[in-house]
Amino acid sequence: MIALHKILIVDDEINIRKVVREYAEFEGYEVEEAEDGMQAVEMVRERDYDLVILDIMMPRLDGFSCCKEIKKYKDIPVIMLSARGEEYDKLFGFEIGIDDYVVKPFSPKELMARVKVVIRRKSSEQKMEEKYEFEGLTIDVLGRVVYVNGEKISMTPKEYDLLFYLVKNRNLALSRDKLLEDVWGYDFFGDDRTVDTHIKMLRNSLGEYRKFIVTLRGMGYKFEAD
Amino acid sequence: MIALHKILIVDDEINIRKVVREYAEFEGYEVEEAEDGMQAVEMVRERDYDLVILDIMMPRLDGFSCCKEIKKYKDIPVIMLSARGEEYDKLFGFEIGIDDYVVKPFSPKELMARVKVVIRRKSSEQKMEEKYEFEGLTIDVLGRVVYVNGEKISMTPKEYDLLFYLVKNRNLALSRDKLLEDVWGYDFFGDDRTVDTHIKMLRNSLGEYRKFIVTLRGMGYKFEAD
DNA sequence: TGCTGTTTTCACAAAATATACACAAATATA
DNA sequence: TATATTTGTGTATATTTTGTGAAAACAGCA
Repeated sequence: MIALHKILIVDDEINIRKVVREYAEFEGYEVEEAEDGMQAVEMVRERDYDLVILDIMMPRLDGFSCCKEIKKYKDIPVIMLSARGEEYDKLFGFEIGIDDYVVKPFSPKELMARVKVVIRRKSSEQKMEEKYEFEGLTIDVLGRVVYVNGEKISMTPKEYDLLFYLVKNRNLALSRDKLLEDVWGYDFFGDDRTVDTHIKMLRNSLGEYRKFIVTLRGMGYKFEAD
Repeated sequence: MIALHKILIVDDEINIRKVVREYAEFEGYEVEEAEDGMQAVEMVRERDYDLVILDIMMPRLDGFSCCKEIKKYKDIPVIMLSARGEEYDKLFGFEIGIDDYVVKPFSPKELMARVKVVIRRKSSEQKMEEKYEFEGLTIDVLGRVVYVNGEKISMTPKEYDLLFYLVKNRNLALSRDKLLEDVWGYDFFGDDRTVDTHIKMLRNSLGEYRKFIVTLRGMGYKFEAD
């Protein structure tokens, strides 16, 4: 049972992508490519990656903005590639959550070493302290408990699974089909509206924090919070 | 009983030290500073710290050497700070016992998150508790005995193992599979529900303190106590 | 070997949860 | 405004999961 890690390499230079892909595949990673930030954002929306390698200087959407965009709704580690000479002033205002940096020209070996470390760190970190907080709503993933204003509330398994999924994909529009597929499983052949019923129950459980669950008419639902 | 953790921040740049101190103190840590590796080594010799944050590039004694020196006689976790361009394959290729590293420029928030994780990891590693107490329930690990309101109760070996495991992992959601794997062993190929039966027996043994064992529907069980 | 305490399986009752459905409410469309 | 579409919600029913007692399998041991 080997969990193959998926990496997305984003760079407008095809040669860089090629080299990274080569080495990463050699190391046993699954690799996909994007040519610019926009494309990367779209790809990340649709599929789960374990790591994104982002060039800073790119057409359409630069690396920083892309990173910020990605981090809005997915918690994926990001390694930045910067050309030597490119300067980043904000030493401490740097709140966009980059996990590591590599300066071009880089040795692929070094990049791979960092990839390995970052992925490992992320996965161990997630286990250590997976906790989500939105105002007075806390979700303790390890304990599988949800608190509303500090008070533990009870939830059915489906409610919890649904909430967790919504939160993991917060600020993303999620269709009923997508929810059914990912929360219920691909082998669920029931009614679309089952989702609605569970959303209803979840909202009741969340009390005042039902506000985070937004209905997207004609589409589905969304957990909306920063 | 709050054990204040002591942190030593070692960096030649005063601004870095200042920022780290600020955030760390805000988080409730006690902070001391050193300007270079030599000074750090001396301070660590004289006083016990719970964590050392080490810059790599420093005058007199660099971060690597300093870390090696520290680890010679104290088992203190170390987080490394490295500047963007610095090569640090060595850091991971060679085993000098670094617990984590953060790349400059870093967000103080991120650094604090790592500090927290590393300290907790270390302390949970070291502390092999020999006695657990939850209200009137006492588990004497060395004697392998359990007391309910001061009275020794008898338990089968499996019951004890299960209880011990639950307690060690208290407040964590534990699936039946996980329990089977860790308490019964990876080579157990029996029924899932065996767990349920043992939980039942354990609950009976614990009497009023069965309340600590919580059923997580659709998931498993959890020992819930602070 | 036969005894004894332990572990595991199993079956069924009890409880909790998931689903479908009907109708109300809200929103969009003509 | 009337009508169609979509979502919210209460309720009844179906399904799943867990608790539990008892029997069977197993293990250690005199």
